[in-house]
Amino acid sequence: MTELLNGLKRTNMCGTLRKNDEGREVVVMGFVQKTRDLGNLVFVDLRDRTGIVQLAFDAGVNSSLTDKARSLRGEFVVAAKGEVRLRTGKNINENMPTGEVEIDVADLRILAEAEIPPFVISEKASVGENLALKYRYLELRKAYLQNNLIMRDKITRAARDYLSANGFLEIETPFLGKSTPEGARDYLVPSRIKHGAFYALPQSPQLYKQLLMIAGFDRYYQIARCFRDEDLRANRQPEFTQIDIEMSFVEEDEDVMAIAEGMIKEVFAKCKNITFTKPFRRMTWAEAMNRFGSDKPDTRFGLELHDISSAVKNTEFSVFRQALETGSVRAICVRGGADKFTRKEIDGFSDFVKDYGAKGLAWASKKEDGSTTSSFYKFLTEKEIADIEEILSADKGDLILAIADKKNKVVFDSLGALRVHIADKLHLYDKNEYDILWVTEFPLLEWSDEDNRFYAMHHPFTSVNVKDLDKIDSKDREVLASIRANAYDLVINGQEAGGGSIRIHTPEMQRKMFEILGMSEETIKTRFGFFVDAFKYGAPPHGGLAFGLDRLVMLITGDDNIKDVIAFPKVQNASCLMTGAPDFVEEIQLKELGLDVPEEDK
RNA sequence: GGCCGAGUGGUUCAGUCGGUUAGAACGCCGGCCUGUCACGCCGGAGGUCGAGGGUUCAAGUCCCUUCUCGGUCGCCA
Repeated sequence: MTELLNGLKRTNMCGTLRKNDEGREVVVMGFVQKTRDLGNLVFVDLRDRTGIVQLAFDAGVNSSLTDKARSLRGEFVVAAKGEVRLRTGKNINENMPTGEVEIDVADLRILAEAEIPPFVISEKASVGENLALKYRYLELRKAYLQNNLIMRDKITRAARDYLSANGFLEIETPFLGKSTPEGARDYLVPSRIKHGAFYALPQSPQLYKQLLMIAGFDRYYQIARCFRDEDLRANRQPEFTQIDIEMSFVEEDEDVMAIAEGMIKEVFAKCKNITFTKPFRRMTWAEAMNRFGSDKPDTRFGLELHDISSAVKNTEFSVFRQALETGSVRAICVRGGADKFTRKEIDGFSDFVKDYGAKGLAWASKKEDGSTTSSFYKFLTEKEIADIEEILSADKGDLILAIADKKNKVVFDSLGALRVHIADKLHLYDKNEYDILWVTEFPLLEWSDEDNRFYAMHHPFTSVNVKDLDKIDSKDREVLASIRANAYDLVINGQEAGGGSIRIHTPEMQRKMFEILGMSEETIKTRFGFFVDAFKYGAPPHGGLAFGLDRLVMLITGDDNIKDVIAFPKVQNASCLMTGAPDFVEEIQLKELGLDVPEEDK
């Protein structure tokens, strides 16, 4: 039987009571975590989002109240009024923050009863992800998720405070927008008024924020929900949140990076109590690729890539020779790695890199005893081997892993991923350490063999680095591919935390960019006409960036799954196990939208 | 779309070479207990082994198909 609050007000949160609250009359409310019935004594652990406090009942003092406490089951919602009492001696529980006190309950009200939950709601009991997501509201009762969402709130507030203090205005932009099918697949929303037409949910507020600059809003930010209809990953959801920033009257990367860097430092200071005194390091994209095989290098450990092409440039070994025609041979040297991995594990690395398009993995294991086993030394001359080992500074005990491919992209992708994989296995870095750097001078364009055209590497509104302005009129594919952009990413522990650019702000340059991307006059007009037009009426030089809020929260909480930092996440097939979304709709809804009713429903 | 992994009481898992009535812990139900706090003790209920098909005297176990979920590659301007 449930009771009403009838004016009873909560005075304290469960997890906050301490011994200096002794003697206070308090009212706490929450969920029953556990009851311990000792006969005449009954203890109840009461939980709210701040933690757990023990309620105490004594049949010798009040037997009917103790009987009521005995009737409580897990997850009942109750209010308890009583006096905070000190625990003494062995009754103190040193494992919990409230362990020095308990509440001597005088009044207990059952506000809601609860069925037995489908799984035990406790940090100590594990539950499969399916079930936890189906009953997400129960899983969310657990402290780890509550703490993550509390941290998320703290992070967004720190960001808001910082940006607000620096003159940024938070402005909302539409969810229902126009599809611009460059980049990720759009989520589409059919129009009821204009049958056959669709809104697109924004992949990012990019166009709107630039238009806000043209409108004169100077400094804008938004905690913006973004939608991308692409497959999920452990760190990727179809809807996610960006801290989206744009500012006017800036021409240099520095201006935007300074604000962004300040914000990140503030977030880490307020939320993690970590102070970064030095400016974040800078590394060009080219350097990142060459040294780490990645545009988001994890620089907490070495295992750097080395180009060993020069050592084998005249080799008889056909695998290397063919690769060198258009690509390269690169290697990493795992110090002391020769005896850390079995032959089977090395074969495993070979399979690992195949996922990234590599044909195979060449390896050489230089044992401590001076002997060497290798998959490819037998094809090389002594001079070639010596040159390779010199480039790598390889010594006894080291393991050399090399990739050769006609496409440098394959070499970088596979070797870059392999170095991270090996660092994980060998625990080469401290998980509690944060290594932050800017990667700058990204290429402007990326050639697609498949579509036989250039795509914008960042997005088509990114400006050209002054150093390469003269190349923009070139017709040569190689020259165009070498153009650097005013684009930058902030990389934290090998994860892209955010990225942005200085934008194009003249209509001429924007038009030029669209042309390079192979868009016809007609395409430009229908897709981006409104945008190009806007630039005719005076666009301040501007730039900005966006941080992935979910990833930022993950980095700060230390979680490696994005679902742990989002209240109601979706699963791999982009569905919601709790609500069943996406789901079929009523025929009448489809008809109103002018959409065909599926055959099986007719 | 490709590859890898998982699916067994409510939950988390074990289940050997194919062979007795499919086990354990937690949870749940009943009883006892005045200082527990992952309370303890006694007793009890609870299973279409994801689904379908096949091989076999016999299948949780082997084979095929399929569904669901996770991870990953592709994809993510």
